[in-house]
Amino acid sequence: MGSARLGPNLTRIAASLGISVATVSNALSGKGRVSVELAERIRATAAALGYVPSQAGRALRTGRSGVLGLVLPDISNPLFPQIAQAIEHSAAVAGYGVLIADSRGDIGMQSEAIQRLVERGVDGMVIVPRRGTRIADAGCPVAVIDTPSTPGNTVSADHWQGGREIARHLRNLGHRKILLIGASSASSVQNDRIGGFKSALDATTIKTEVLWIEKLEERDGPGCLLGLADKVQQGFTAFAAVSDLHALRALTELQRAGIAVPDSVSVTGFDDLIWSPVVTPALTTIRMDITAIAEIAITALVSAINNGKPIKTMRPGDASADEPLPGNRLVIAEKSRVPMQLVVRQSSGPLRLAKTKLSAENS
Amino acid sequence: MGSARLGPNLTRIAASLGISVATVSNALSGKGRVSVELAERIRATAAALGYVPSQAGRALRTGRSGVLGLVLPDISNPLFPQIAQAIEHSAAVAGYGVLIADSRGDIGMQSEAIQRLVERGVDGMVIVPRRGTRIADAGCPVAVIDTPSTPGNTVSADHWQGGREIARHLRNLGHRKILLIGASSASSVQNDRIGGFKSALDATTIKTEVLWIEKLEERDGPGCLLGLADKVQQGFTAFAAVSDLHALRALTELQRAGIAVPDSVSVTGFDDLIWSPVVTPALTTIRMDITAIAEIAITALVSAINNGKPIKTMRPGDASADEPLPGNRLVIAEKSRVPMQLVVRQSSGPLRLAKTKLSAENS
DNA sequence: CTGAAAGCGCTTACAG
DNA sequence: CTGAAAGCGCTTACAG
Repeated sequence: MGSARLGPNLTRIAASLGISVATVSNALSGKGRVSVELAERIRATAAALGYVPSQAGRALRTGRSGVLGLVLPDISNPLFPQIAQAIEHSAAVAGYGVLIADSRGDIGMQSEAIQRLVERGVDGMVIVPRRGTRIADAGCPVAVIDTPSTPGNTVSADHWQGGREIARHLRNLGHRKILLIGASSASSVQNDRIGGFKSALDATTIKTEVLWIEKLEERDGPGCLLGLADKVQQGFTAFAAVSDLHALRALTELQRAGIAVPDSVSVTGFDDLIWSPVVTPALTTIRMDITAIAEIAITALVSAINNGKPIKTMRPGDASADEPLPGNRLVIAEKSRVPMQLVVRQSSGPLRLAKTKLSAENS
Repeated sequence: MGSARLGPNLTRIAASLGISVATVSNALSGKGRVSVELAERIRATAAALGYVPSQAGRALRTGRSGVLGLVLPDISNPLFPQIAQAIEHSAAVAGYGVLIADSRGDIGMQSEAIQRLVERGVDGMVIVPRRGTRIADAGCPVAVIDTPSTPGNTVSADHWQGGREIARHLRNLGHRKILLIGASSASSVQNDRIGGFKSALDATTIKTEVLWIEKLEERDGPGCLLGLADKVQQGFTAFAAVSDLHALRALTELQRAGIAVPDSVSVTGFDDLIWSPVVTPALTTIRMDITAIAEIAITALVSAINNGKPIKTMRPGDASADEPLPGNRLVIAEKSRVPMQLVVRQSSGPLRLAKTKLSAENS
């Protein structure tokens, strides 16, 4: 590959040693059908010549591109880059390249993005679906990273458990009236987090309420205030957002209103986004183990690729090896829930009853 | 490609119509050497059969993979995803796939990342270098996105001009003592922004000072306070960070100290990161035209790929067409500076002399 | 306007 | 242990 090949190919190496390409190929791929000394000489020559194997040749012959696709609903959203990074790393370790396909926030474009990947011949793909995506027609092994409540097998953080962790944390700090802040009531991730949160609390002793930002913004426009000062007046002492993004919004709105965090009220987030440790006060949040998630997704994908009738064979009469693969396969073996981890920082603190009014002490 | 090919190939289409593969190929690639009616029938058959061309076959024959590489120092840093998204989009429009290579913040890994891309046979690559990266050895066309002060031709936002815009904005609001906040004094992007900022101001009437977070953190640990309340006491009325990330850190630290923004002091950032419009007060910032930057990079890359001895030819005796390409080429024709745009929001406001002391009014 | 043939670089099953 | 040969799917230059 590479526009007009520069380096040598197997034939050149073979010629320069006066041997056959088959032997060179065998030596370089370490199949062990070559004497140790010759293999050594071959490797040395290849290195000296700066040999880089042609992926195109290999792909055409083996029917495998060595490339995985990563389908993301919107890379520019703060959580996805971390996923992309972890996937790229796991894939590289497993010897795969990663082709990205971003649907830029547009749900309809996800199918197109998947199609582009298929046309590029990916061996499999990791999909982070947006609600409403049909993943039916990929025609290759697919690993889905989503929430456990998505139908079918997925790997994901255990958002429900994460919600429980935060809820317990706030309960143990003494909070009894907690506002949950979500962006979109159609998001299953957010609903899982909220569901877990509520499930950890005894509704008779602790009151919770959910504020959906989308509804507010429909009325008041994007970037509008969330009316948290009013909520403080109503006695809410903790604000648990389903994302650090919204936690940050809550934090600054409260601060701007002169309400001290965590002295008067507590704020918590989700995801441990990049700025969360450095804002003041630093955000208490829940971190997902993205490395583990990526590992599970890639491992499942790779083993599906390898099991699905491996390399083509090319002898007449052994067509059995070329049976068509089952088109689309969700390859995560079981619904995998990777635990989330509570990260306690300064934005959450013990309830102080005397201070639930507007106040503006300096720390 | 795709582990074990499922769909039909040109041969199958040709057979089903009783014609030759050459004709099918010509019809499908629209080279126009086929009668209109036959071409139509061929396209219909291809569609009916669900034909997807094999990238591997095409790549092997043409010497072109149709894939570009994107080398990023750290995808999980908030600005890079936007770049990745824009590059992916421009590349897709131009008919290219994008393989990502992330060096996860480790400068040394960048060369490895580039090497991985070369091994995958990319036709060219876009590199966003980290200071200290040598881009010498890619062996294929390379477009560099960086700052104009980088040696060699690059495409980038005009960080210097962006700095000037912010400086003028603050000057026009009446600020006369401004603290610039940077992370790393080795970053040429940050230095360009700061240089531009200072260049727009008359140093005799407006005092500026640069605070480098890295130095503070060396002493006080990561996430430490920036001591901005002290700076306010010293008479600084505006805090201009070289990134929204640091602006956010400044904003929350000031708010936490009971200093109202923008009533008492102004805060500005850079980059218009995703949360900047929704914090309270929303951040005044500078936005780069990432779409334009990506467009320039991809256009340059694609034309370099096409000019660098296009498709291989295969007749004996015309070896001239296979002249090796000049190994590594920086393909941006001239140092391109894409203007940045000021986005005025609520975090900056007119200087109010009476209020530069600690205060905590509610809005 | 259409077709036959070559060959990109590789890997594999088989023969020696 | 080593080699000769086939063939993955495509595109191109040439012949008809």
